[in-house]
Amino acid sequence: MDRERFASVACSIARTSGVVGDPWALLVLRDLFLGLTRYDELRRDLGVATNVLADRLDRLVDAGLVVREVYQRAPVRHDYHLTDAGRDLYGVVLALMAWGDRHLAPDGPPMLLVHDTCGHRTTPVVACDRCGGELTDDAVTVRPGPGGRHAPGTAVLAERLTGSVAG
Amino acid sequence: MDRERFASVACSIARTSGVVGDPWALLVLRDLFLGLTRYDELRRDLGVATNVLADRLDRLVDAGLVVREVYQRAPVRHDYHLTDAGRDLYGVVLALMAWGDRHLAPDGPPMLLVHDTCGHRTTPVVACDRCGGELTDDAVTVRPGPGGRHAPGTAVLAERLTGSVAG
DNA sequence: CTCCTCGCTTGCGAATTGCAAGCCACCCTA
DNA sequence: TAGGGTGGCTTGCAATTCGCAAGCGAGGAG
Repeated sequence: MDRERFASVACSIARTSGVVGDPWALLVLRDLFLGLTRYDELRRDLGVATNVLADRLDRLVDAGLVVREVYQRAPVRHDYHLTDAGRDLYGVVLALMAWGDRHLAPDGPPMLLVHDTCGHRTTPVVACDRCGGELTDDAVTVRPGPGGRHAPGTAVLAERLTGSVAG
Repeated sequence: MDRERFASVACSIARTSGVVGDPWALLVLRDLFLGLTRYDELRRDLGVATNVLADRLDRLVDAGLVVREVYQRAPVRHDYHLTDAGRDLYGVVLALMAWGDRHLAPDGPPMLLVHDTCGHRTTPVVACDRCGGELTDDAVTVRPGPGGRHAPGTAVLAERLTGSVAG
């Protein structure tokens, strides 16, 4: 899947997709959030091939989402923990879960969440940090930012709107 | 990657990962959110191989996230639009973007978002629908829900906590 | 001394990928 | 009528990646 190509695109969605745009990577993160830490726990819970698990853990470590720590000497054994950057993906994982609960869970949600802060069962929503309102497609406008020559899609869109091809 | 296996797991994260756990699928969705609709627009913007683009569009249509519509007869031409379920993934895409902006965008965010409802530049946060507070790893408790025999990871966790193996 | 566990690595055949070329239906120009 | 261009794919091929299964090295248990 040649992940490095996504890292060089001037779009945070593309860059992030290159890191977590893989079912096994996301499920490893899910299990780490649930508190699993060891290779064999992950393997048994996920039912994943061992070479694939080793590969995904390596990638997540390389990407700085996970650290490998010695939890035992003689023999040396490691376990895996989320870094701050990895923990910061919690919202992404929750958003995926919430969507799956709405669209792929005819028997109801497999997991329920309680927000300890307010004490209620919670459904995660992606909201505006300014007004707290839910962010929907038709209420958000995209503008080019400083970190890219242009936002993705804009070249094609501009061409279509003006009818001319930009050099 | 045998996507069907993820659909049968009793976990919304796994099921959703089976649908969108792929960089190209996520980038196709991004472009559809940005307003691109046609095959060739997508191909040029993404720089993706044509067989892969055709395959991802087929998958997204099969998954009910995208519809293929005739926009012209003689010759028959189709374009691609998000369904309600597809549009509902907006939050996931925003969450991915926000994370990438925080961790993979040293030159600043490539795209800026304006929330038309409140008129401000916005940074998407994943929040509790009850209290509006941001949902973080350490402030959320996971419980088994009705849609699964057990939540993922719990078998391994229970075994580790009790020191016994459940039949 | 042999078996067992943990955390991988290796080998293999099958599936998937990127790239490039081809193709088909139609339109436009002349 | 011929010739070229466009849009939307399909096909062929080499290379990568996958799932599965076996192996392996370091130590602990019996």
